[in-house]
Amino acid sequence: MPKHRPLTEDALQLVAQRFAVLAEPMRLRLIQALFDGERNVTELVGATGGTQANVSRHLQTLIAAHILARRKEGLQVFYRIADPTIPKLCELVCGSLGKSLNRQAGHFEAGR
Amino acid sequence: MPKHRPLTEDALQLVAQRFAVLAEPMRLRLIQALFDGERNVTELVGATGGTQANVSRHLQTLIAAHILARRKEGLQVFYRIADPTIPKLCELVCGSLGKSLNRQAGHFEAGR
DNA sequence: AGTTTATATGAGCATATACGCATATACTTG
DNA sequence: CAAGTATATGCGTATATGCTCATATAAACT
Repeated sequence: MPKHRPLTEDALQLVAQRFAVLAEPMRLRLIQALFDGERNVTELVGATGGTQANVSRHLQTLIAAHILARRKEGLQVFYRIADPTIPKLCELVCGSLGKSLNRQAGHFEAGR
Repeated sequence: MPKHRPLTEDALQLVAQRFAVLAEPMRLRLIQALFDGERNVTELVGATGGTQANVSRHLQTLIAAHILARRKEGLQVFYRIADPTIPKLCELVCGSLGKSLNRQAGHFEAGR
């Protein structure tokens, strides 16, 4: 079962780096758009509403982090989620955020 | 709570913000130092090797994110982990990182 | 009262990075 | 070969944020 051994300095850097990759809304949009399966860049540009250049940049970042994988097919490049822990990560954060939001909402609701 | 529905723009911002809080090595060190239980600021300064000012700043960030909670006792302030999903988050990321980097180094098995 | 101890914060600096623009590269087709 | 399409990238700028120094605040004690 889970043992919480202390991380070395290098490991801490890597963990922080990984969280940093997930700390951008555009990259989360891309990940979300890939939950249903692989898509090419043009589709992702349409799905996220970003510019082609910006989407491509963020995709490279996600590739470098080994979160996504790519498959080239002619002119198009299809991206897909490569790290199976990503959906679980998002679930965990969303759940925890929901609780936090409920707490905060309580401050703004009159009788609650 | 919602399962896998697409997140709104506001929700994406919040999720990204939460990941951003976890994307700093010093904050991860603080969280790690609190896995065993609550500690005051001076202890955390010693455990992390940071300056008092910097440690205090990061603690405020973690409090604002509802990741930590604080308890005042005389002159001292004791911090503890308030969000139970934090350990699971770290486990997930460490596991995923460990798999992809296993042969490179023993970074993730400091005790072995 | 003042002093000491523990913690928080304002100001300034330095670095990191996301975005837009333009261009480059890679592949297909005529 | 040239032209068109899909994707990647170099560069400049603007914003964000972490760090240090110094000071502020708070509580206990004399």
